[in-house]
Amino acid sequence: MEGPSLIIATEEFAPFLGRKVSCVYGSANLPSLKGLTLESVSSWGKHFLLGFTGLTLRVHFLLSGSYRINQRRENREPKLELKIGKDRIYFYSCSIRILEKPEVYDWSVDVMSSSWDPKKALKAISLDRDEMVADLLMSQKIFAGIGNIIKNEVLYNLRIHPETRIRDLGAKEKIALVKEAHDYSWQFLEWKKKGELKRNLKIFRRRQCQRCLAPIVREVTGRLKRVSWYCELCQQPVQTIDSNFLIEHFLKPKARSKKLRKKSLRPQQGDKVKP
DNA sequence: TATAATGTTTGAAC
DNA sequence: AGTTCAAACATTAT
Repeated sequence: MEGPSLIIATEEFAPFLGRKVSCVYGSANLPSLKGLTLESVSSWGKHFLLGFTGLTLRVHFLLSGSYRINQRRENREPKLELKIGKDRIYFYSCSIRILEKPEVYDWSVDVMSSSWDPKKALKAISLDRDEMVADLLMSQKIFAGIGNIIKNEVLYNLRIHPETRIRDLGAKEKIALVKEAHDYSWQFLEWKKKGELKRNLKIFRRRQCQRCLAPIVREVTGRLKRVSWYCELCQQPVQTIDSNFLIEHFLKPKARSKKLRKKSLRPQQGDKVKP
């Protein structure tokens, strides 16, 4: 589950704010939650955070985790089940932790946060010049919330080969990379909410490039050894990307970006989880 | 039907 | 001692 999906989760959990957990079940074995009131719901990158008095429940959905509200999956044992009034919340195959001390999160690196700081990201991406751009986009310290789908779509849109080293990116490309990492994540959220995400993926698990009809390559890349999908024709390993293309498509303000920038769906966050 | 994978942590190996 | 690496995890989609 990537960052935008967690934004949807925070919205779906909003009705439970201010309500008390009456029962707790599951293999996570967290009886300490019983009787506590849900005080905040937020996310940082791919961390889903439920704030209670004195502690925070941190859920990470990893590759195949999920949650359900009032719809228990058949033949599946939830890792954690919370009863709140008549409602039941189920968490499946996820990593769950109780944070007893307030964890310090830097929201300025979260692409889905209203505190997202593109200038900070721009500085950070140049630190390791040997890093491949595919690995860079997956760095949760720089682009918290970005996962493998967003990585591949961003690189396709920018026509950058996933194995390009940071040293080989020009200044305009770096700016476009930071901007598109943010803007595409919000586009992902919009499509996901409308149930149109899959149909709008251009490169991830596709076979043929929509732009040039060339075959799409699927290859394990970089230090992280994650799969990259790219067009072998329009994302060349060594090429100077037409700077007019970048300016036209990614560096001019767009209606889409403007609209999304105007109003963040998330509440303002400080830099730490409230205990 | 078998395999891959919206991801991270862990602990062994180096 | 610090870094690197593969395994483990769980379950859906292809």
